[in-house]
Amino acid sequence: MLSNSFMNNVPWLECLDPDELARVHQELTIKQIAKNEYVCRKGEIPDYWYGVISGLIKANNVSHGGKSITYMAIPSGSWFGESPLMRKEVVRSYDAIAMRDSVLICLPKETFHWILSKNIEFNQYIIQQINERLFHFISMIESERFLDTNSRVAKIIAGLFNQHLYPGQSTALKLSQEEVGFLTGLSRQRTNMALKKLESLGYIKISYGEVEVTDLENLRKMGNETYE
DNA sequence: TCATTAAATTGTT
DNA sequence: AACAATTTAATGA
Repeated sequence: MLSNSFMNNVPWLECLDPDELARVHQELTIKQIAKNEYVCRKGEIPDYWYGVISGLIKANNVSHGGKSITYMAIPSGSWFGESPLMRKEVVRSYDAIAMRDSVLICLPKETFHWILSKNIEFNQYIIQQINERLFHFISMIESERFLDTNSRVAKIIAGLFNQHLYPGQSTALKLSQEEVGFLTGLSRQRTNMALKKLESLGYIKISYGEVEVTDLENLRKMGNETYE
């Protein structure tokens, strides 16, 4: 039933003992989400931990005035929603929306908590994941205060190559310039200028609906320095 | 395989 | 934000 090539590349499965593995395989379900549809919504009680098999998801919120912010992009290969699951008494604080037609794999919260209650390796994996997210969001605040616009775009793009959160990410990101703008909190125009700057530095190559990273090391470096 | 059309993305003001 | 230009994807001969 389950896509084998995908299941062979789920890092946390290696933490499980045979019992746990059997239950996980039995209880995982597949969910297809069309582009622009909700995976789950703000205010709901979270029920699953989600893995992205294919497509692209965003964590997003909308203000009363209709303004929208995108907290993060969640590409294929990554798992999300552990934080809402672990804040048991609280409802979900963001919408998860498909940016493309997407296929998800869903682990029921009971199973998630069952493994969490008995498996130390799995705990370590989850702690690391939450810590990576913490680092990501601190970085976002930091870059808003410290970095110039071009460097912020560099940091956002480099951040998509976090090995733990986004394992096996290909260097060619299927993201439009508008979508990069949502992630950075910039207009499409300003994003376009920043991307061209990064391309002229030789860090990325831009093409239709795609950003290809050619020099990740310098891209990261740029996102960690201050230019004025 | 090629031409036509629609949809998505990018460029410009 | 609106409009134009460009690129890709889908359709059908």
